[in-house]
Amino acid sequence: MTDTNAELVAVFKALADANRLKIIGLLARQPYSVEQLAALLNLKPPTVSHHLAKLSEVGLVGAKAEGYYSMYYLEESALKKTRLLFSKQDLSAAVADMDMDAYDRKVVKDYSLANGRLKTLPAQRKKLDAILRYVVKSFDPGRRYGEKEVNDILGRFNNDTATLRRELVGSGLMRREGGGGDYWRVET
Amino acid sequence: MTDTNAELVAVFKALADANRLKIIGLLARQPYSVEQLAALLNLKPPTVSHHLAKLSEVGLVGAKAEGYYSMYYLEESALKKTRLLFSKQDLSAAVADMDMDAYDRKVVKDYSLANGRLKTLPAQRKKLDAILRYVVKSFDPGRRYGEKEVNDILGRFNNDTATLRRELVGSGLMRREGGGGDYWRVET
DNA sequence: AAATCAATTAGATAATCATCTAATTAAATA
DNA sequence: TATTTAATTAGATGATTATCTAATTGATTT
Repeated sequence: MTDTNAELVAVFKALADANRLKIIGLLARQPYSVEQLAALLNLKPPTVSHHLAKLSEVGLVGAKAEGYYSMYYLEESALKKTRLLFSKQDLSAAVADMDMDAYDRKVVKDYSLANGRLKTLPAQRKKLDAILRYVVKSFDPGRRYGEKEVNDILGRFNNDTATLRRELVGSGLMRREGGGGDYWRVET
Repeated sequence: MTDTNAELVAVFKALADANRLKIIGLLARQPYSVEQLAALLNLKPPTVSHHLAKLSEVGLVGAKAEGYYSMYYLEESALKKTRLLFSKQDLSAAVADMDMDAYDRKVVKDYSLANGRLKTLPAQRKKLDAILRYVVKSFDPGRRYGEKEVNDILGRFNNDTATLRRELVGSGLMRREGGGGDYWRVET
């Protein structure tokens, strides 16, 4: 999604070929011309040119004219840079701005009728949790609701208000005061 | 060409896709099921399965059954191992062996400096031969080289170009035309 | 300026691969 | 045991890409 990610993909794509890896290995020891690389790898010069172009695009190799030849060399700084990007932290950060609620939305959509009510309540824990996170949004944080009021709101989603109420409390999304007291939505 | 190389290619291929990198980024935060990842990435479950299989093949992710779901997680040790590959030494060692056999590789490694030059020339016949087989690869078969050109190429390996030149001819890996004529690499 | 030679570009082809739908498997609950 | 549900496999398709030959470019040497 982010630049970091796109940059990494480009570098990995450049490295994801046996012949290009061989080129890197060879250039790690000394510079070579296209012609020499072609001979060593048993490829035609245009093919090597193509590979070198890919490596060059991501900065992994450079070239320097030398007589008739242009000698390609390994750009070590690019290797170091890539290693820095390829860390758990950076990879994680690259997806931080991703839509983390997509799963919940999909579950709600799958269980919703056209009128906004829920067909049924999911049996699976994970899906029920997604539904509960959705339903609880109908309650204002910082306000108290009597039991009848709670049932009215939950009744808009499904007739089984008792289950919804119990699960909302059980999952910690709502709390209940004492025995027959009020309910409130827990701040997140 | 070697197994090492094939393994490296597989790892880089596994990482050379935007969605697979996103999966890694997500799993870096917490485990997810296939279904959840599919929702988050806006892909169908079979596609995510396919990506996870690729990542799993190279050991970057693992899975653990949990109720109906199988939760995938990041194998951090593999991530660290991959990260270390981004150095000149490692890529060179893992890849530059090309079609050398194990013995030659070991000798060359033992006598090579980090920059690819040779510390010294081995005194033992067998080891010197291994070095010569390695050095001669810098010459194109089917091309002729003047003495100066030969020295330039050999000079990249060691300052003692005279010995290298003499031994290359003596071992039959290269030939020389007449008295002061050109050199060429003998076809194998 | 003409000739030479390495490198690149253009264009074609065959292989690889990401993605989907449909069908199947595997695992867990009722 | 039957049912449910997530995951995987099978099969198809469109896009990407590695590789080749042929043509062109660009730069050096005569």
